[in-house]
Amino acid sequence: QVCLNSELWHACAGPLVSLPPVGSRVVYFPQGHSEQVAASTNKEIDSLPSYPSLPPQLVCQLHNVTMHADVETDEVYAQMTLQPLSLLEQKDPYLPAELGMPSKQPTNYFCKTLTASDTSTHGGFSVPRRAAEKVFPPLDFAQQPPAQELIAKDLHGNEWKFRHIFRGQPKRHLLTTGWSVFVSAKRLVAGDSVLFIWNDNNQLLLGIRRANRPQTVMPSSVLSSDSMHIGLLAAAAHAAATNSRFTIFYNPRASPSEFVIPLAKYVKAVYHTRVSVGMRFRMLFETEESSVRRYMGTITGISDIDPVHWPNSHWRSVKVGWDESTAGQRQPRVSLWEIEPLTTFPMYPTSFPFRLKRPWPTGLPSLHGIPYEFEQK
Amino acid sequence: QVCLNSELWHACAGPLVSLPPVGSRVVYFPQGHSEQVAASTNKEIDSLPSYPSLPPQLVCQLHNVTMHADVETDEVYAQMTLQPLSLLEQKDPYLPAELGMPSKQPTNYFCKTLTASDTSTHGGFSVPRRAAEKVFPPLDFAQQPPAQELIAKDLHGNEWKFRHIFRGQPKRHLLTTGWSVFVSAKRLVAGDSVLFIWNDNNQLLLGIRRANRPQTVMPSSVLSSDSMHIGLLAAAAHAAATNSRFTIFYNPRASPSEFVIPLAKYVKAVYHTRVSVGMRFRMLFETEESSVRRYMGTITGISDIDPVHWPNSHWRSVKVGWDESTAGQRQPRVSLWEIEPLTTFPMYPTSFPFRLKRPWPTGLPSLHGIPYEFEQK
DNA sequence: TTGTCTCCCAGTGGGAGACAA
DNA sequence: TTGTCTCCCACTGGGAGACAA
Repeated sequence: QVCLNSELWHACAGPLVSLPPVGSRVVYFPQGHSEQVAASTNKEIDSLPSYPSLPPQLVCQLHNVTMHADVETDEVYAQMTLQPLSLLEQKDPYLPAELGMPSKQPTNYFCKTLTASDTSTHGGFSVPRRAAEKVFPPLDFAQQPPAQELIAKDLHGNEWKFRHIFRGQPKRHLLTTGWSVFVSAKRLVAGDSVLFIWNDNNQLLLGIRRANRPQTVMPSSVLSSDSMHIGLLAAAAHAAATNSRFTIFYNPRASPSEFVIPLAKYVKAVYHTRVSVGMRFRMLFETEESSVRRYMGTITGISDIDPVHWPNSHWRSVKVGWDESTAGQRQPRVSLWEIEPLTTFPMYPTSFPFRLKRPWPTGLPSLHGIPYEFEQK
Repeated sequence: QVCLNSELWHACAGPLVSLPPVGSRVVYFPQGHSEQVAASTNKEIDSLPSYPSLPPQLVCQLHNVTMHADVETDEVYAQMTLQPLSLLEQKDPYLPAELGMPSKQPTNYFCKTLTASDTSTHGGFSVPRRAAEKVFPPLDFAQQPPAQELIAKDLHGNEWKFRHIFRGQPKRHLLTTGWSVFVSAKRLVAGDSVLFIWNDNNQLLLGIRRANRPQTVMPSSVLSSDSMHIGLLAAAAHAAATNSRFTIFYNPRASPSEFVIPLAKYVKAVYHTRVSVGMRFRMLFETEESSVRRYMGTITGISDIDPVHWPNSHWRSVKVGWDESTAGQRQPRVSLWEIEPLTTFPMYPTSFPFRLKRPWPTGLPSLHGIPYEFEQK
């Protein structure tokens, strides 16, 4: 089920999620993929076979990205077709598209977390005043009370009709007829969020974001979670060995971290940024209201998260402590490309030079011709 | 979610499904497992890597079998832990338990396919007269009208209360209060079946069997179907290479055929039964009313279903034609252990001799010391 | 014997303003 | 400004027998 509307997909995915452009080069992390599967199947990984032939990261070309929404839950996910690249291809100069990072959050939208009243069987949905005025078409205030019919398209292209009325004492915007049908069809409960977008084609789009209900995730009865983990590793290993394409699903709201990273972002973070224990950093997080804020922390260590299976991996290689102890939320380990160190020693001008293809003496670390002595192992 | 009630599980699984006993030796077919995943993900297999190290069948010890029911759909499935056996262990004599084939269908039960009236919002469930008299506790006909409260446990152990009443002109058995709650909670529609069992502990059990709605099967957004297929193969190959345990799910109503077969049944069908093109055979199928009937057919060929990936596999090696052309239902290819050839040349007495362990010159084909010239390659 | 219909009326729940946080 | 309550009454749908396949 392909989701046709990119704006709506990105709005549901959240402000921090951006999909690398088709054709660009990315770095794929089997460990991160594995974390997503573990989160989705709600099952820890027991003992898995090692795949010594599979490196902890794979530089790939991203051949295809399609945006989808789960038919049952409307959960957004992306399907990506990746092809591991030869060392030579990894060292090709960047295309312009690989450096720009488009963030496609729509501007004319609002997101509201549903209250108990919004989801109760008595009555409809209370629309925040600014939201209604900004996102919905203007009401005809000559009518008494002012009202109109709204038609909104969900992620699957299905249309939902709502009566939008401005009434009550004091006056407020409400969605009445049609609202409860939507709530029960999507099985929304208080705490879930809905998201209305008014797009450039004067269409109203309607997405949902469910509250985190980690217990709801059901173990698949199709394949054991062990086989799923092995499958992901074997599929990547096979693709790496044969330089053939493989397909992955990225579920931005289930996955603890993105595991397909633009090559440029990875290289900049790993080879062009110096970090050390004790260094202060900032990191972006999504707020409840679907905007972003920065949290501060201190680097407390740099080491392999899994020295046995994945030695010398940069995945979550940075141990951190967070300033605000409200945590438990924020992971104790992050990857270099997720953080902004507060004191950096820029080793190159911030605007990357476009370089001509030429042979390099060795693999990825020399991607930009950085002298070895400046690189971190 | 473990299903506690074995009778109910078997009743829901159907009369043809029998799980091999724990501790027994079984033959596992990756191809059959693959078919189940294909059926569950509703996706054909594209191109998969070959696993030359993985034979088309694996003789395993069945260490554990647990019966489950999907939390969302109540679909029954079994989890099995298998361990590939060494050649020597494969040749051990049979344990008594490996020869008996227990079929655990309960006797005191009924299964009814729901009508439009049964699932409509107006009124309850019409209980077939014989079914009510056989399975439900007797009503007190002194009351007018006779009525009682029934409490039935579903696959998850949840209890459902129903008012059972005998009324109307002409008189009939009905379930009223409580029925519609059950229908909407389980999201039953006309065409689905319900199944009531009165067990030996005087408990009423309640299972459901959904009508085949193959389009409903959603593609998982957790892992690509390719990775799932690779995962199943890689997990089996890894287990075979290291003689370690692996876990599979068997979904009797989703899977086209059983893919974990008792070793004795496999050996008897493959090495002790002679089949040839033109031979007539019978095969068991489940009827709409959850009983069994035999269909007749003729063997039209014997060949590998997939000579590239699985040469010399016995999985669906028999091409057949069916007498009743109502088919499209019945597969054009079956495996030897699924059919009863009508003219057999018994090569051994029907009761298997228990043999002592002793060394054999070669692998599985000599399992029972059958001279080579009698064996089919 | 049992599937569907219609009738009856109790209770659910949409839709309104009141009210208070 | 907006979350919750209560009130009102239309309509849904449980539960009964009628009726026909």
